[in-house]
Amino acid sequence: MKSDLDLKARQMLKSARLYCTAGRVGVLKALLKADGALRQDQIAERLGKKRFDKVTIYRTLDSLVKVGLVHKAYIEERARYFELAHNCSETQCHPHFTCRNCGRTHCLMDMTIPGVKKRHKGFLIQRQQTRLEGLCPACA
Amino acid sequence: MKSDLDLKARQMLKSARLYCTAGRVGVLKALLKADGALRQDQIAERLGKKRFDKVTIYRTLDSLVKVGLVHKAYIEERARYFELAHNCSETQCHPHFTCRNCGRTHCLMDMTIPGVKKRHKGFLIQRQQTRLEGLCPACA
DNA sequence: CCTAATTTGCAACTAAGTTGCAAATATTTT
DNA sequence: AAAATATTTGCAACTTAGTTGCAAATTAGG
Ligand SMILES: [Mn+2]
Ligand SMILES: [Mn+2]
Ligand SMILES: [Zn+2]
Ligand SMILES: [Zn+2]
Repeated sequence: MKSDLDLKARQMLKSARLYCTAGRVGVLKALLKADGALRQDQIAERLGKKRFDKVTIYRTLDSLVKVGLVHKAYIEERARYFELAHNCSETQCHPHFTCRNCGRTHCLMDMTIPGVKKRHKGFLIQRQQTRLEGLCPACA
Repeated sequence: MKSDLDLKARQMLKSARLYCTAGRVGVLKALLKADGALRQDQIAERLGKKRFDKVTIYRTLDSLVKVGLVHKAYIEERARYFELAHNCSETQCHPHFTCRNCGRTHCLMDMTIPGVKKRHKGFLIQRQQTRLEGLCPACA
């Protein structure tokens, strides 16, 4: 079963020079299919049959983050969210919008965020992430 | 001991129509004195003599957030950070910069972030928060 | 295949944050 | 000022996200 997605995931791992293991392929595929950021438990759930220890999933996410394939999303929840970096530019991620009424979070892929300058009083800025809050279309 | 700070804190609580209790005054004073965002344990520590239960501090923070005196800061850590809202505009908070090398986080109070539009495809945007990542002056 | 490097699962642990409830305290009313 | 009411507090028990160390399993590469 070498699906298209499967090959893509393996490809991504290979070019990031990461060991190509079942767990990593699975996690990556889950993130590729997802339409937003996921928590470790959501990823585990989507791996279905092929169960992996949560420690493995966390470590897998760490390695994916380290090579830049995945980003942590800054969503206010107790748990951490991860998503693919492929919808973000090198220095800027798409914003996440959280509704004050229903609590749902949306990825605003198509919103353009004005970038800040790369340098500010000695700070070298390498990534900019934006969190938005307000009312979603359903609640506004 | 009605310090200046003390009066200010009481004043803030009163105008937010919150019960003016020792805990709230203390937490508020801690945040007023702080130069950045604090976690509950850091606040507890700064309350020193007057010990409060952590549950109380969390609930106090919740009430302060609800009335808008305090904001949650979006800093990647296992714990939640809180800071006064008084350095933020109604719709935008100052950015937090986290160094990829030393891990320290700085409040960039003087950095101007271009604001996004108030509406985007049905989303009503009421607050914008920015997280920056890169190298701090010491590590650059 | 064989070897070395890396990843994985397990089990035990740490610690942040939550909940319910009775006692304490703050505000309002009489 | 005292009583009545509304709100906050502490405690203790709990939930659950995330971490750590280590031995066993898996991968890459010759
Ligand atoms: Mn997203
Ligand atoms: Mn700040
Ligand atoms: Zn909503
Ligand atoms: Zn630094």
